[in-house]
Amino acid sequence: MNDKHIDDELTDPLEPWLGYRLRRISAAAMADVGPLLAREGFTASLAAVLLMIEANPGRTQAQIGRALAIKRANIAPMIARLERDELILKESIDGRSFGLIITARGESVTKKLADVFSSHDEDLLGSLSAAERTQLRKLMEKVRHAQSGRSSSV
Amino acid sequence: MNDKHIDDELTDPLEPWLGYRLRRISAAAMADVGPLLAREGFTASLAAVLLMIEANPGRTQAQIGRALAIKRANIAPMIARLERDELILKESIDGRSFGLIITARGESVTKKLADVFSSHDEDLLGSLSAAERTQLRKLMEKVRHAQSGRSSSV
DNA sequence: TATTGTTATACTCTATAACTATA
DNA sequence: TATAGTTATAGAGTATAACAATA
Repeated sequence: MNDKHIDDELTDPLEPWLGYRLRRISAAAMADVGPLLAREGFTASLAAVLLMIEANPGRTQAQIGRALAIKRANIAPMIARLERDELILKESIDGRSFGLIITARGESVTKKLADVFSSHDEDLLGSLSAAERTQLRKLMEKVRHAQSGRSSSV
Repeated sequence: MNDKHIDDELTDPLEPWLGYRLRRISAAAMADVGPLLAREGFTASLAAVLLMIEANPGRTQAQIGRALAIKRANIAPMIARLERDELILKESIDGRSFGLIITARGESVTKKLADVFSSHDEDLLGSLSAAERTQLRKLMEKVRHAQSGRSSSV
């Protein structure tokens, strides 16, 4: 159940496909950051939601969800959880929607989460020079914008 | 239930973190390629397993799994499914393990799956010049190798 | 003792459908 | 009619634990 055997060196037919490499690198990155966030009682998605609320006070959960490509049906329980823990509160906008505001407690949690993301990103990019980081960021922005033309959730 | 409303333009506090951008781009890419693979009766993971077997005949499922960062417990039902559909077959290595071999039918499916990955990759990278693609590939290799030092699953 | 294959199980993330209430 | 919020549910993907059989 440990799978830390040393062997193999298989040929990788998926290597030419950047989409798959993206998936693998992203999955490994999330596997790394997951336990760090879990120590704060968060998952990556929930952390993203809280950070997004903190940066955009007064928005509705539907707006936050759209910005993060999280469906209304899926963000609802996250918002409930954040409100239950008194990290955010709801201000009535009209009869059917609420503006989401971060609380003081939410602010302090936000700082911890941001630290986790920052230090993990430093690990992830540790082998890259400043110029390379800029390059990578620029290339990923290009890919992202190409995606947003066609894809449902970017 | 459609969430195609046009609005917002929120500020994105997650933008500086490459790890998170990676996650979003990867998720959108998989959302794009998923339906194409589904038409062939595959998911991205299952397709990766079959392609890996095709490229590395005679390896055990544990070896294939390690190469793809898929746990033994999770690859077992995939192998069973591929064998049931006669896309692969098992050759006994010793009393406890099998070498996996692709069948003729598996070969023809492999070609279709490779086409799906290739054409999707072309979409994903459509906005990038040849030089930019090379750059991106090189940068991602660097990140990947930095990961494999620390991460559990790369 | 360690590894292989397997089953059971749980959690996260994502997706659709259906519902109420409000714009 | 369209949108907001909610609940129920299902399918992937990934994780651990435990087991029998074999190295």
